[in-house]
Amino acid sequence: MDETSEDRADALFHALSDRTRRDILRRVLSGEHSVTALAASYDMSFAAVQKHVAVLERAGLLTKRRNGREQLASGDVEAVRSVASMLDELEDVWRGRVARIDALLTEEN
Amino acid sequence: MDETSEDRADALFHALSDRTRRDILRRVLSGEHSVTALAASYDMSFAAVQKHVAVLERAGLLTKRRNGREQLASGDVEAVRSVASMLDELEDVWRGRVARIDALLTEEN
DNA sequence: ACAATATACAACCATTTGGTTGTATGTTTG
DNA sequence: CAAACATACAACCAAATGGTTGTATATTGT
Repeated sequence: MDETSEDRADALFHALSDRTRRDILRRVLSGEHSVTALAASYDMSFAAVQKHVAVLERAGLLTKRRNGREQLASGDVEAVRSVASMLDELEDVWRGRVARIDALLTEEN
Repeated sequence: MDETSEDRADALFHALSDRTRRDILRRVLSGEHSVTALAASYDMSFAAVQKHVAVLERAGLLTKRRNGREQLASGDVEAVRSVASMLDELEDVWRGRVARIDALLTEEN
């Protein structure tokens, strides 16, 4: 429940809350793509796609690497896993609830 | 890649992108709480908390049950798991990339 | 050197978000 | 029945979001 880890969670879930960004993330997880190549896939301006890429980058979901005049974006699977582990923690909270209910039911009385 | 499933993903990730909502979700996953009980935990108006609960409810992350004049909120762990499985699909995309790289490296040449 | 390409970013705009206060409605309790 | 309690929701506001166009900068290729 760190303050910065909540900031990080905010950024990660926010980045994932837009379908265009999720689609971009799928593409860059499957392989490197330049920003221009990504932009060609969507019915919006280059600048809009570039901003989506920047949101994903700030959240740590992708990294960029320069190659000549291109900027090649690549998805970071570790960041995806870190989101999954946040959800696992939520499931653990729920399991605790079930365990307490079980304890009540099996209690002698 | 259904249209309504993308809407659902938007709603789920958006609901999770706010720290107050994630905290509320933790509480209601651990057990039933009335909206008033939840509101007492946060330094904001009752109406603000009630709206956060409504966002979580619309996303399907919690359900409410009437008990007299109270509305008892309970977290839905299945919705949490459905988000986790979306992330698993993203990991699968990444695994496909790795598999292709491996195939290239082990290729005869 | 120049034109074309790839990217970044500022300024702007409409809509959404996260908060507020106030009001209405249903439920319990004295 | 009246007072208190629990909830819902409308109206409002400032800030953030997701889009646009335009401009600046760096890297190619001829």
